[in-house]
Amino acid sequence: MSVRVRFAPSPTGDLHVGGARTALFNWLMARKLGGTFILRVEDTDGARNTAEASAGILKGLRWLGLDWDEGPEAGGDCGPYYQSQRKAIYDAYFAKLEAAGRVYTEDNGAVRFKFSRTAITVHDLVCGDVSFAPTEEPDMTIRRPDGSYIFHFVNVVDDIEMRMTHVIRGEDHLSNTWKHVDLFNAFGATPPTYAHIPLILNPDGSKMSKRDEGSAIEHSYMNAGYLPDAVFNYLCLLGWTPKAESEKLSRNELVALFDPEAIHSSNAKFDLKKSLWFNAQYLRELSPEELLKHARPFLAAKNLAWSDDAMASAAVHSVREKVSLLAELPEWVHYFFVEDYAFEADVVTKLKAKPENASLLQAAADKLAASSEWSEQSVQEAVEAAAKELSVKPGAMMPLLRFALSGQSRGPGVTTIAHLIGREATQKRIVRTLTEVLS
RNA sequence: GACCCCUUCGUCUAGCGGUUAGGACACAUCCCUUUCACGGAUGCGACACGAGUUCGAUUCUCGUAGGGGUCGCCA
Repeated sequence: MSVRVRFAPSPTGDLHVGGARTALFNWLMARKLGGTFILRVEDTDGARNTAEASAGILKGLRWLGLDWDEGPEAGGDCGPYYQSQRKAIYDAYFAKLEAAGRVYTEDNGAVRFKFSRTAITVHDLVCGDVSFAPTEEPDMTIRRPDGSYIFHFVNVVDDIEMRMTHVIRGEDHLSNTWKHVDLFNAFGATPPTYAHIPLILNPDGSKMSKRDEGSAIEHSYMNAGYLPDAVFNYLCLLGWTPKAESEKLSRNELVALFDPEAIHSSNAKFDLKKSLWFNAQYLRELSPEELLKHARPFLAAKNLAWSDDAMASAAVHSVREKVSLLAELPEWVHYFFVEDYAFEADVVTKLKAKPENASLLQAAADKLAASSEWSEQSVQEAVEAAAKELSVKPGAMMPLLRFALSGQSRGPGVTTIAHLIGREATQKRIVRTLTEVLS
């Protein structure tokens, strides 16, 4: 029997890291075993669910590259995949419980499922056998007075109907799993194999939820300038250690390495610094063209525009080792695209303190102007020649030039900047610096 | 309160009876260097506690403490 797993989010808010990782592990399981990954939207609570949240979750999953084989917009034999559209199926299952005498109605019309009140053991790939003594809890409500059904009931019915073989979900569900097993038994169905994965906690150990830093996929990752592959990779490491030399692994490697039984049973705290490190690693490996593609929306957000893609991609590529997030890119490259960039105030003060700086800069400009060609090499040579003539080190010249060409005291190599912006812009910028700043 | 899960450097973790307890992130120092970074090297740094089992416990058992979770007409 081929593996069927699912991610079953409730559309009450943004896709959350915890949910994303649950989806991720299910996806890995399906891809590793050639199984089917199903997306099922658990929107039975009409009061809390929103279409926006539902769309947002799909968007987040797509961004992470977690494509589903069955589900909304993908179709499949077991649809519809929105629980709000499956009432007829639930009614039929409900009738089975009724016929078996396993339900009873409250005064107000709500219906409860009669627990078997026997000892129940949950077989879990991660936690092992977890036994629960016969319960003393009140029977659980499975249908509201208005006829709509409750999570535990629809979750089990759909897992039966959709023929799930494995249920990989957060450990917060472990304590309720005996109730699900009780329902499977009542339906005469075999429960799936469970794997309850550890929770992702905040750095302070509290449960991570919406609002917490780093929790919402769209806000904290997509909009902040993470790369999907980096988030994918980092999330895998929270609660699972792939047996490999490096922690940095591609999707294919992760799929090949995935083993649900190797998932940890202890919770993990989210480490922002490490997630940034992963992103920086992935950023660095991008080709100039790929980097520009990812950077586009972030540059546009700062109103940076250009006509020459080759120059733009070279510009962002020149600072790829200096940033961890795409959103940091504009501040590092804006002067490649505009002429009216600002000069760092404290550097201005420092440079004006030495009157000879103006003549040093002028000397460099002269040599640059005299240069027959325009390459990083020729810029380097021109600066060296100017430095030699004035008996200073090139190292004294470069910071000045950098400042003139970018307004900043840090950035890519000066020769790289000069080469990319071109001879004309280089001269203009030096003149501007000389007249506006160092005069 | 009851029940369930968990406990190795600050964080993520390796370990599956005998190890100088390993790696990654972070941090510190040094090297490289026109800046900022990258990179390289080194360093700092942990088995929650208490009993048992054993020739020998980080590893097995029990207890304690601590953390997390669940007990909804939320999912």
